[in-house]
Amino acid sequence: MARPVVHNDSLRQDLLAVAADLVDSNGPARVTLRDVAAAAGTSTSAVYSLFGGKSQLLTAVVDNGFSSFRDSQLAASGGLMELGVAYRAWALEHRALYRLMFGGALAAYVDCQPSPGAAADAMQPLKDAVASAQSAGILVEAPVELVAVAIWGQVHGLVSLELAQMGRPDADWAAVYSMALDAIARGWTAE
Amino acid sequence: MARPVVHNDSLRQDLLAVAADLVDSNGPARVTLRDVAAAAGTSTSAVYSLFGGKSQLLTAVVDNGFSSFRDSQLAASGGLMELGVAYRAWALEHRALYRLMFGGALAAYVDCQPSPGAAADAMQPLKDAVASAQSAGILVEAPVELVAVAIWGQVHGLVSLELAQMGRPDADWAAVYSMALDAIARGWTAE
DNA sequence: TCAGTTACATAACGGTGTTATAGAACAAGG
DNA sequence: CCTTGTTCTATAACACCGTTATGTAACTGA
Repeated sequence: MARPVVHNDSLRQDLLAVAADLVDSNGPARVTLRDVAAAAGTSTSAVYSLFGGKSQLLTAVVDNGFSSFRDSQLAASGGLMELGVAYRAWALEHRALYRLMFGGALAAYVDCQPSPGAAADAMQPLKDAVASAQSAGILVEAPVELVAVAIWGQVHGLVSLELAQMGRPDADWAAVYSMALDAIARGWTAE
Repeated sequence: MARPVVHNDSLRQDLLAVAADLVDSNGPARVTLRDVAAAAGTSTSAVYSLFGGKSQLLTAVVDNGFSSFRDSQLAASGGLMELGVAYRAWALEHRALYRLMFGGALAAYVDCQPSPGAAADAMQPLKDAVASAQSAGILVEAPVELVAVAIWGQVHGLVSLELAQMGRPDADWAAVYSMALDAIARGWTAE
């Protein structure tokens, strides 16, 4: 054969971790392949042989982010309120990554979009909670998919506004979020 | 004196229009100063003498977008439902611009942020409608600012998910949006 | 007519993602 | 043990970006 392979799966994981780290600390715009490669102790070629290019690397980072987010939602499974609280907590811990995942920022950067299944999988705990609340007669009767995506959208929007620093600088987002969660629950309650 | 000025306010408006057009058709990532300048029949120097750089140009585009959005909201003033319908309609007509304005995409691109007042001004019709509904005893009693930003967030999230193409490809977003508007109204109704 | 002065298009610069290439690192055969 | 062959990867080259510096075009006043 020939010289041993260094661009292996271990390096792939390293690159993913380094890239996610840089995205979260500097924002996606400040992430360069040369920086990622240097931080992982390799050259930019590794990104091309392991991912195909920058956009694929970022896509993989986003998919990883959805996986981490799903884990967080799974850990909070139970009531709708717990899911909502965990949702904002995860987003605040991974601000730049959240924007990259949900804000459509990735699509605005490069021609690519994350695996469609990743987002759907991450929302499974929410769908389960909706179905459970419906069968308990607590939630309005409507297609689970529809109710879940609507609730998701409402929660996402609040978090998104907070991360985008819309509204007044002195806004008490925790209070807004808390009241809004109550309002969302009331809005979808079975009469 | 010296040679006549060509980098004037008329050219400034042309550059703004061209840039907004390119953002809306190609997305912000594909907008280059060379393209903008060429489409406006000038050179990249114009962007620097009139705006200061690319980030300032994009900021101005965003500010203009907020202005157009505010006009749309003003035209729909009256009920909360009308505002909500107009909100989504404007966003669907200016997809890339909406993402640039609300998605935090701009902050992810360049070091700048739109004038804080622009977003606040655009939300004035919503605040007025909230205050009006409260004094009519229809809406729950709570600080106007808080209720308005919460409703804004909920609506924004739904539109944002739709623009980011989250959820199933065959999702009926119009139906989701319609049901969600009802749920939002119910959630904030005075008991 | 011709300096003098102002304004802008053009060219140059550093840095980006991407691609091409030259050489390094090993296995097998003499 | 050296040579050859093959495979892999770090490096250098390329095109393009935002930005800055510069040379020249355009007009005024004497």
